[in-house]
Amino acid sequence: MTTGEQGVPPLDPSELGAYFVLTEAVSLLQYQVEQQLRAEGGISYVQFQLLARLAHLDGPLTMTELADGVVYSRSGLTYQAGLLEKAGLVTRGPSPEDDRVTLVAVTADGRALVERVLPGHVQVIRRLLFDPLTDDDLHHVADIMTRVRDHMRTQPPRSAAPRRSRNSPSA
Amino acid sequence: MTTGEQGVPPLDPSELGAYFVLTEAVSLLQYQVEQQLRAEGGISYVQFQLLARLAHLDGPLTMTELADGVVYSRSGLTYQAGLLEKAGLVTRGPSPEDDRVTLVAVTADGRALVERVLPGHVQVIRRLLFDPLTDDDLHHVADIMTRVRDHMRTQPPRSAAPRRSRNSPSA
DNA sequence: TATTGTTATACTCTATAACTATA
DNA sequence: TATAGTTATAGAGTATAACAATA
Repeated sequence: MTTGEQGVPPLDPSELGAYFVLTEAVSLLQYQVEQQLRAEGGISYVQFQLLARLAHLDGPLTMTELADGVVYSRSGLTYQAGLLEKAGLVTRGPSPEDDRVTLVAVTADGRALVERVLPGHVQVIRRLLFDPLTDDDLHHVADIMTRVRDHMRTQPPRSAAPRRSRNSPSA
Repeated sequence: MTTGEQGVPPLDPSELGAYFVLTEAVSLLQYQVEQQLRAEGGISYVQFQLLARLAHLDGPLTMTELADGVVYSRSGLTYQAGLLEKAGLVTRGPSPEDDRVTLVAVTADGRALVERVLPGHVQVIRRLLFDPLTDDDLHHVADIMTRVRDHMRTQPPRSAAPRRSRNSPSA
């Protein structure tokens, strides 16, 4: 059967299988990680990422810097920062250098939370992801996914649809 | 409280790197896939999965069967099925064999939507995931992640909190 | 004018529990 | 009693656009 208007070759079974199992495995992992963070720290994965980043860098970050790598919209980060601030895990304050920016810093409580939650977090990852893998597997995965990641990061965003001109939108 | 305090060894840099790059890459991929499906079909990834599954199997499924593999709560599936039905992409009807179950079937429109969206879907996956990989890489990823997936599936759910570990966990 | 961040708002999705009805 | 599914509802998260303040 001819696929698509531009003759896009279909994925062969190997590719399909790799794609499905990759997303399925990561999805399962993410779910378990979310559960652990929620149970032991009462925070979401995103909140953990923000706290861990601030705790690791050991200096305040601007909202924009904090958003980098965490794909949020600005308003999304404002929302999350608001939650964390209300919980006493971060503080927000003005910058002496640029009156437009807000500096975000971890509090002692925030730091303590990260440290309390981290062992369980590591345990989940180790148990689910690394236990069934050899050192060789580990390096393969890291190498391969690094290439994929770098490739994606250099790709043009291209968020627009390549075709879609013919049919009316669904429903 | 110190919950995971069994002397959990920290992840070494190799492990941490592998974990981060794996989740980051998949996260980027999922985002792009969502964009494509939304732009070209007006549906979410979950909705696409449900439609694709029904279209592939070519026979109606019960709500419970349809939920399998898509980790939803029943109510979540009811919600999604309601959206798809309202959009004319699936139908829901009674089963002649068991009056408790609801049979879900794809409509012609639903099938057409899957076919319209699939080439772009494949294109995104190929461009982002497979382009930077060799055949060898592909098989490595599939093999490794299959082991991880199978390992996770056989792990006890362990959704409960690690506190109360002294007491009998059953109910 | 461009940038930083907030707010207002609307929407999507998910989870829980109560409920109906069948088996 | 157990199972299939729906509903009601509440909550988390996200996205967009309008906005104010500063560079």
